[in-house]
Amino acid sequence: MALGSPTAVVLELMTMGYQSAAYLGELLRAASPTPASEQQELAAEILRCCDRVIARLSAGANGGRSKKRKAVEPAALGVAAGTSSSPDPVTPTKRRARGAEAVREITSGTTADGFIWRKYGQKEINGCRHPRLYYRCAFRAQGCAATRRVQQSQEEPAAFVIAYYGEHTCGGDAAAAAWQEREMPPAVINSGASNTSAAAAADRNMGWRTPALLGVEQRSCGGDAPSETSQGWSPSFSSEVELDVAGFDLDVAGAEAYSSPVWEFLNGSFDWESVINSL
DNA sequence: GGTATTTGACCCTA
DNA sequence: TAGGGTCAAATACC
Repeated sequence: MALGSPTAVVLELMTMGYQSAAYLGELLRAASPTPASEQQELAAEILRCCDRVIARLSAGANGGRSKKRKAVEPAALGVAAGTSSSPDPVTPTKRRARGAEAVREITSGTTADGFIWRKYGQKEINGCRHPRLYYRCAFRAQGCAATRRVQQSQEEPAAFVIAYYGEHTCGGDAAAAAWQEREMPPAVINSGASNTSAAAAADRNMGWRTPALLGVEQRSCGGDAPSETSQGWSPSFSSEVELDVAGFDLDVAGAEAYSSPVWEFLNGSFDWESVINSL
């Protein structure tokens, strides 16, 4: 997909909306003791709608390009065909035997966070319907010890519970911070979760990136391909990263960013017609 | 042949 | 001892 194309922008915006809806659902769950309130149902419906659009746009965007093996995606991404009928809340972590001590956990509608991850393990967890996936930063060879654990939520199959361990030392955070220092519209920066600076800072720490930031980090990380073992430890864009189609020229100055398609969307001048035509 | 993913085995902690 | 986290050989895909 062409960078900055209208379809890319819509996909990005839908992803943002998806993440926001997932976050909203989590807030509602936390706020209401009722298992399935009307509000939660509404949030779930938003997730489903966004999911459909993202799937449709992604299919068109990839143009059939896929390096995934046939049986990988459903299992690896935890996107099981069946839907969860008996909510069996996943207790995030009973322990963390090895690895970094810092633990952050988020629930998101997408597993994309802008970093390049490499899957190194998958495990069936007792009492969990979906397998738990283990990823480490693709730049581990450069000393980046960040890892994450991804598990499809049993309460909301469209959402993923992502736990992060360790901090990225591969430069991704620095690039993201630099990007955020630019005076971008808050709606773009904060991924819809919150417009407060505190929340934005939390997002930075949580590794929950807006698609606009994804490219920054990937560019930052991807400049020097790592190679870890003779087995070949080069970075790959996991499928979720392949969905990252944020269409921005990240070298543009802040002022130029205001004329980006996203900004056009925000101020109502976005070219929807070309998107519709592309579908 | 190069690279990414799978998966069984092992390690380690509670 | 059970079970979660990681390793690494095997395998699949391009």
